[in-house]
Amino acid sequence: MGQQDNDQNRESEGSKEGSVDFIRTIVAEDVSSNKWDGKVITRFPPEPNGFLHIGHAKSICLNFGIAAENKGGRCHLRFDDTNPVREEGRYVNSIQDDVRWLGWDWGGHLYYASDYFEKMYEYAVQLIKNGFAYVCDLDAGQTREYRGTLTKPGKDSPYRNRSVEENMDMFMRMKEGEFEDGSRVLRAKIDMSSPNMNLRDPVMYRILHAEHHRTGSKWSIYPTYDWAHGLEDSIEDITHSVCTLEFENHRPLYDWYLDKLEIHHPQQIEFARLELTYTVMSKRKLLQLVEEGRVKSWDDPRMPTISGMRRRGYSPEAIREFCRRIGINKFNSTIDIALLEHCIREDLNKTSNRVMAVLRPLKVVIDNYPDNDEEWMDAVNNPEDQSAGTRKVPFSKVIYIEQDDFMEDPPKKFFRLGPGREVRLRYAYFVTCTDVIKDDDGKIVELHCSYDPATRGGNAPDGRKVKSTLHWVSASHALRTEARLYDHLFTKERPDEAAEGEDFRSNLNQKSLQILSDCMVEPSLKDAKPFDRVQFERLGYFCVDTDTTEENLVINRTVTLRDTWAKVQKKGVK
RNA sequence: UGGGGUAUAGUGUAAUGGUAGCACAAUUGAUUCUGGUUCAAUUUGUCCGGGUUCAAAUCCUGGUACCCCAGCCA
Repeated sequence: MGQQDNDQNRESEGSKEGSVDFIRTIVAEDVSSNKWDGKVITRFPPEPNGFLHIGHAKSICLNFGIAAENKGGRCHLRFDDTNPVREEGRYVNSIQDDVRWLGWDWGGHLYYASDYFEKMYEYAVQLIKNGFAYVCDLDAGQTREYRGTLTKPGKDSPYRNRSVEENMDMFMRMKEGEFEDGSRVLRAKIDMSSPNMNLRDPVMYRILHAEHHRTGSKWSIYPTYDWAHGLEDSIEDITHSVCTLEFENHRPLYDWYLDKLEIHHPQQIEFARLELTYTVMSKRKLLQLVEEGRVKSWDDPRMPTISGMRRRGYSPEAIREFCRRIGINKFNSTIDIALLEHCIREDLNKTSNRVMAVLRPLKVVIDNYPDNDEEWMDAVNNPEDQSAGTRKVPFSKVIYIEQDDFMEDPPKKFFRLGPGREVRLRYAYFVTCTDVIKDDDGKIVELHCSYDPATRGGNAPDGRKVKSTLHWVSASHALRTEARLYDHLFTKERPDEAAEGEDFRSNLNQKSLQILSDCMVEPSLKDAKPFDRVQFERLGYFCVDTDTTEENLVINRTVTLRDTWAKVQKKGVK
């Protein structure tokens, strides 16, 4: 990839509806006033210490989106790798994969904070020489005590007034690795009584004899986020530094550093993080779920990670549309996960081919159908997309239908099959249930039906109607598959609202994964590959899982279809 | 309790002194070879109290509630 700007010509996703969010408004004003010579340079600066999640997608779509919407705009992907003890190279790869998969392109603008370590060191020396920074020998506990509290001012460190010469000497020796971890820090000399805690002589460098994923053991001091971040933006000539709300308090500190250094000063704009019902969104908590084995991996389809959602069957288009719809603001809000589900249904309804599959098979013998006949019925691949064409589906004497589609003693609102009832088998025939076979425990194990040969294809020449159409698969042609059905990861809308002495883990949904290993699917799925997406008619959208092997087709349920019958049933229970 | 932020239907989000709109959710009904899709309709809102104004979600004023900050995390 060359160093070209990533001017992506994407239709401006943020301005489809006339009104734009407050950040895009600021950017537009800056462009028209020529504040930054008309430049728009944003960045997405993840720390490579975990996988990206849907909350990051909000930030990615915002930053890359703004860049794409403005002529000559660009968005940098920058790894904020200032803490070697928490960061790993493998996360760097997954993050790049996820951003690309979401549909964004950073062109040649891939950067690492660690590339600027030398420059940052020079800046620190400059501050020391100008009397704005000092080496402090207090340990972590003492530093905390000296800092004061929210209501009480702090007091000056005894090392605050070291000479420039001594500070230079000590700082150089810190860099040379002469001192132990935690024994000294470099601090900015600002104001120990500031009402803004961030301004009470914040730490700029800590001693860390740790192996960094990119710089190895070259450094024994590492910059803190607060010191590094503004510099990174400045070095890259960022115009609009978009970040989350908690950094609002830090802005005066970034301003202070940049002013003292007299270098380029991006405009920081803060917005609220994404919160979603029935899930958690902190990397720390997600890591905990992975490490404690409560989910299988970072890309477990129940996780709100980009990789988990991809594996579950979400499309980048759906995620981008979701991010567009939720908007941008400055106050904390929690989005109903139903909106996410709406977005994926909306996309998949238009794009995925329909297939017939039976999750919980019930054997049906069509008594008056010839024993060894088979017919291949025409089926429409996608009623929302003519160009998707048609396929042939095999029909024969023994088929499977869904257990839920038969009731021996059906209530009034149940439209499906019951003793003596006639229904349509989709794309095939009308059938009438003539007999119910049970095992010794009274469980229904088999149905017998008769079919009407005149209804071939699914319509009755005499014009008679049926109340219901069922999906089915031919027993002798069906492929066996394993289906993994997912439900919300947590049972509570806000998992953090846990009982006294408990935490979010106590709200984990024990039934968030249900594995059905005896599912049947029509043969057209024979060559399905991981990440292929289909709709199982009347059931939901499904996606072929990466655990799929030659012998075993594994398929994830992305989301169910909207199901008004399920609602009716639920009401009946109440 | 010091400082910094923020409040619009159930949930999100518009409206920058001039009809409080849109989406999701919910509820009806129509259409349908998916109880899907589509279409039509309905319910629900400006945190509270004063003030300015012909007119306030918007301006002023006083409250209230919620979020963030006391890492050598980001």
